[in-house]
Amino acid sequence: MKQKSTNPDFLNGVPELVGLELLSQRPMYGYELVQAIRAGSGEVLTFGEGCIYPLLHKLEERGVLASRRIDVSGRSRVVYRVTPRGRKQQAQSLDHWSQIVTAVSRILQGGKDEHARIAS
Amino acid sequence: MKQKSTNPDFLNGVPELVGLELLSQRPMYGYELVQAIRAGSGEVLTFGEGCIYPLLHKLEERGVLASRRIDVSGRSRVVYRVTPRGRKQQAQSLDHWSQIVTAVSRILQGGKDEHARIAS
DNA sequence: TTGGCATACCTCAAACTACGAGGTATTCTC
DNA sequence: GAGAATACCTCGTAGTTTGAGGTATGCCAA
Repeated sequence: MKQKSTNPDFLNGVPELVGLELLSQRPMYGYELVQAIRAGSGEVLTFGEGCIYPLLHKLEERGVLASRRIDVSGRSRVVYRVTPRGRKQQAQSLDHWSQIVTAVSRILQGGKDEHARIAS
Repeated sequence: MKQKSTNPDFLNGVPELVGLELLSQRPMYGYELVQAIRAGSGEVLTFGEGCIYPLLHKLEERGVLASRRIDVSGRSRVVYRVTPRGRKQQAQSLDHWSQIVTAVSRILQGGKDEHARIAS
């Protein structure tokens, strides 16, 4: 009926937000981050590698992330960490996110207890 | 530095969500809805007419909305109301939205009180 | 009466993003 | 030895908001 394989609702920018958060908690490599998002969100946020890898590259170009290549048992991993500039960006993203969530909530709850809202 | 004029973060699908909510509270016409979203969100959500009008047309095509043309003082208005099918869709969208918000919150707060979360 | 602003509808190209499928290569497990 | 998991990557497609553009009417002040 309605199949929207791309640009799903409400997910725009979310990979960057949660990615920065998780990487600021602990440096990770791409493949690890993909699963960390999946697990950390209770299987709700399931961004594929085709979304995460380009994102990591873009954030590194911007100086938000920095990478370091390491070898573990003959396997190459690219570990990303958040830079000082990334911290600022993260704080801004977080603020932006909560602003939107607050604004949407305000509208969604505008229908209920209209009197209480006006009275207060 | 970073100019993203289109596809801003976190807003994907939000016009449909808040639009359905406001229209289910009270039928409105396009121009009215644009300002209702702006006002109802405290000037945070400011979707232009170039976003809302195509959205209304799309939702009407899907049978989510129904329109009625009225004339007020020589001015033509297209008033939209939510159909029964629209109610279902709205409930789903709402559920989807809260699911995402919950999942993101879980990750964002995953850094704090890690012990409490595991202990519970 | 003329100009400007708000109303009220509409369309369109541009920019961006997540999806999904594809590719390569190594290690681990049965 | 076959397959799954690991670990990196790229690319076309589809969908969405933006911002600017267009048309037309009504209202108000200079």
